[in-house]
Order: sequence, then structure tokens, then C-alpha cells
Amino acid sequence: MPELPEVEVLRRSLEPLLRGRTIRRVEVRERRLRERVPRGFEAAAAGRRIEGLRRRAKYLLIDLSGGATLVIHLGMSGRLTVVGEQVEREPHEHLAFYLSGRTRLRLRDPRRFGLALLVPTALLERDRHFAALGVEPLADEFSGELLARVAHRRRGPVKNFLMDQRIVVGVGNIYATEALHRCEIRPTRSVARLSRERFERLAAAVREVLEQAIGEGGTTLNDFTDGRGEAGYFQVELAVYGRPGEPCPRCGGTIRRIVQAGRSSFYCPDCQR
DNA sequence: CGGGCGGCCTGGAGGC
DNA sequence: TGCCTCCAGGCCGCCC
Repeated sequence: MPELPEVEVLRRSLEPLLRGRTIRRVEVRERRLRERVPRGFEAAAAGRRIEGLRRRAKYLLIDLSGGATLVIHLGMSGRLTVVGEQVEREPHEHLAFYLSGRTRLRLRDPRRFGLALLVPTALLERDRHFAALGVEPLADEFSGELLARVAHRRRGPVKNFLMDQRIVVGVGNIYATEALHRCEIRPTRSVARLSRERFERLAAAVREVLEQAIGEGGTTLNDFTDGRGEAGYFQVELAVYGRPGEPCPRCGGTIRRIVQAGRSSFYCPDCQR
């Protein structure tokens, strides 16, 4: 579900709902997420005030008073919403944060690929989840020149390169697929054989597709919503992702599906070379 | 050390 | 209706 745009949309929608509230009590119904939620998590989070929300890669960072940051990753099926404290528990609601103002922040995650942990704010960048992450694609330093530099002496398909979080963060299967279509590069193309000019177009396409998706509230294929439960609209803009057999909106060619690194790729064989 | 692949989970869709 | 297979937005660890 969540790539960078979805996490960013979530962050923006949650910020006004959460900032300034105090975590009064935490309930963990299921500890077995991608990593086990440690005993003591509830006690360590309780009593802290929510100071602000940030995002790094696909991680949502909720800064708390007392120098702690609540780190949440949604995996494939996670959903984080704010509801009234009395609202009935939904299926797979593994974590519930009861907040001041009679509200509750809840994490639902059927597949349990998500993550929730508490990290000292000052040590975030050294935490093993963050230490090896690459550049933020919406940051000024992200450019075709940077991509070309990092790609030096690398091999393999450009799509795998784009989805490698050590290179650039936040780009998952949907947006890698769509960005490659926008800049007319075939996903199987070797990264070692991309010209400097094509790296520039690729970087521009990545930035453009992410920004547009954020503006549209993210992509809701199945169940993504923002913190208020609102779905996104970018799925209607998807040119090739999930559309095998349909005509390419640019040239009319027939969209193909292939598998790369165990993931579906979609591309137009006529205009992506 | 870089890259490929299976595994982790549950649920929805589609075929028969 | 029910059963089966396939597939899914991510990431990690193991293997070569």
C-alpha cells in the first residue's frame, strides 16, 4: 500500500489531529508484527506528548516529549487512523494509542508486515532501520547527476535500482513502474547502460510522479486511507501499473506485464525503450 | 559485495 | 456455494 506519497499524505493528515495531544494509555493486542513489539513499549510511550510528525523514506516518525520518537512503518497492509476513543475496534487493530481529547490512534495491519518501535530521537539516524537509507527523492540534492554517480559500477535492471532503498528512498513498485513509463525507459534496461541525459529524465519523472501523487491524496488500490480515513485518487492516473493488455495512454501500444525480482512490472513495449 | 529469491502474513479476486 | 490458486503497495536474510 504505502510508498512515499501515501506516507506523506498520512503524515500531513495526522499532524493537525495529533500535535499537542498526550498519549494517555497504549494497548497492544498483537505483538507479532514484522518485529515483535517489545514488552515495555506501552509504558515507555504512555504519558508523552506528541510534538510533531516527520517522514523518512516510508517511515512515519512521531516525535514525542522526553526525547523519544515513535517509528511506524505500514508494510503492505497497514493503516493508521484517528477515531473517537469509543469507536468499535476494527479487525486486525493491533495497536491503540488512547490520546487526550477522547481520541484514539489505531494501527490496523492484516498482514503484519508493519512495524512500531520507540527510538531515542537523537539516535534515529544511527538506528539500523535508517542507517543505510539513500537520498530523499523530494530533497534538493536528488538529481540525475546523483543517480548517475550512485549507479556507477552497478549492474542490473533500472527498476530494481529505483526500488533499492539504499539508493533513493520511498519509491516502491507502483511509482517505480509509473516513473519509468513517464520517462520512456524500459524497466529491464540495465542501469549500467543509461546515458546521463536519461538519468536526468528519470530523476525528473520520479520527482514529478511522487509530487503529483501526493497532490492527489496517494494511490488507493485496495485500502489505503489518510489519517481521517479518506481514500486517495491517484489510482485513476496510473498509466501502466496494473493495466496489462490495456492501451498505452501515450502511444496506444499494448501494456505488458513481466516479473522482475519477484515483483510485477508493467510497461509499454512501443514507447519504453 | 551486489543481486536474486524465498519467506513472512492475511485477504481478495478469479477460475472451475 | 465452495475450494483452489494466484496475487498484493515492503523488507530481510540467505544464497550464489
